[in-house]
Amino acid sequence: MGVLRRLPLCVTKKNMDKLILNNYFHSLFPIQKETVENITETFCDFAMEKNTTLLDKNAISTKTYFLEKGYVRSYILNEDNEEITTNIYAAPCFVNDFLSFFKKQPTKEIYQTITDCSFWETSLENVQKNFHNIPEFREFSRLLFVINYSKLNDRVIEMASEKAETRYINLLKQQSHIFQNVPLKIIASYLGITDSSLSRIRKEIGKI
Amino acid sequence: MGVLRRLPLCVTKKNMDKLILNNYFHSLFPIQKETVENITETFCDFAMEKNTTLLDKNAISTKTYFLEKGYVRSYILNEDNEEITTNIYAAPCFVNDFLSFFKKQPTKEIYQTITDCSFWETSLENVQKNFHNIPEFREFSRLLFVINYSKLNDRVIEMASEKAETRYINLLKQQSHIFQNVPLKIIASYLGITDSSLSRIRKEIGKI
DNA sequence: TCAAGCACTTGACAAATGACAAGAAATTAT
DNA sequence: ATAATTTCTTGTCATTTGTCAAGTGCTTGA
Repeated sequence: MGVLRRLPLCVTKKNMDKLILNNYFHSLFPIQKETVENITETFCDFAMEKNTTLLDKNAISTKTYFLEKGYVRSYILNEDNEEITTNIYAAPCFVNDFLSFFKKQPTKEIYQTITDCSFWETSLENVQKNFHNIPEFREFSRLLFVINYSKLNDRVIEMASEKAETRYINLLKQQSHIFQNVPLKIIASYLGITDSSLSRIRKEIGKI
Repeated sequence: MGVLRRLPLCVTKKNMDKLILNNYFHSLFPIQKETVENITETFCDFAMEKNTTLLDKNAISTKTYFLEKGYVRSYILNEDNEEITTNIYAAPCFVNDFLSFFKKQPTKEIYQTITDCSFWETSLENVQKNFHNIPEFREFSRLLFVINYSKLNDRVIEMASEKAETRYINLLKQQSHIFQNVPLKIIASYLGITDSSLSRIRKEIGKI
């Protein structure tokens, strides 16, 4: 808390470059500019090329990632060694394996970039410091959980109640940009079907 | 913060009766007895008969519920007016529509008791007070989110990668008590299949 | 105790989706 | 630019699951 505050060595972009990151906070929750800057002060940025592993299976996630630009997915390998995409992340959003990060457990999923990506990251130590010291950050964190839980819940409902064609149409309506940036085979497994089935569905409906 | 603290009128059980509720906190997280008692002091208890609606569709959830005894489910009505069970809750656990409770939005799902149930409830006001004043409660809350998110994520993975028969076998292995307490038609829609299909699967496998 | 309703099973057939293989189209590397 | 690789499409056929309808048996309430 002294007058001299050492900036983390990894800060390679100036504060102004945190525009997208900081705006993400403002977009979710009424929060003061200074509070956000305080929260994101210790975030470090890095970039990754497409098809690169951000977090491997069985690793313990030590970072929370903010995806500033690009597309990321998480996937598992089933017993036949086929990749099943469990989630697709489109910037701007946080990418976080909650169980691994907060409970220090090995991840079940592999997190990989789909396109070239830029990220900001922060450590559990920083998250904890902010969580316990900044009431607005606590609210923001919980809101992130609520939103993510709710999205996942919607997906479970869809998987249990809609057929593949409807799920495809919904995704197309809600996130058509994914179809311009993510290979269809990845989208297919995200929808819970094979790429052949997706191809047939697209043929019947008339594609994009 | 005065010396006189008014006990909530709805406290109908003595503190000792909060054993199951309080133990739930201890089972998830190392936390002091006094801290838990402080947190649950404002919880009120009530009971409901089987097949009773706890939280109706489009309502705004003003309470967080702790299910002390019994089984609860959440379900939606699809476009054909069929009930799709989205979640089955087995005591002891918290039952909470996160989106509705924390963002004050109308629920998409209906929450209904499957068996006779007993609950503890608390208000958003109390949750907020504890969340911002008791660090251990913040950690507990976040842990609840992490656990719930992770369970839901496992279910999405299962729905996308396993066929109905495997999903049935997994549920039987992990929560066989559900089959003794929840009608098969509810379990079927929870597994994302019809009751006819579940019946056939059970016939092939050899039932319980 | 009896009737009514509900849960569960089963059969016949239909629809949706998967498995596999081959080929076309697009992308990437050299 | 060309070759290699990957992605996407399509055909055939098998499997899974759904739909509908009928029938059995269990609960529940008057």
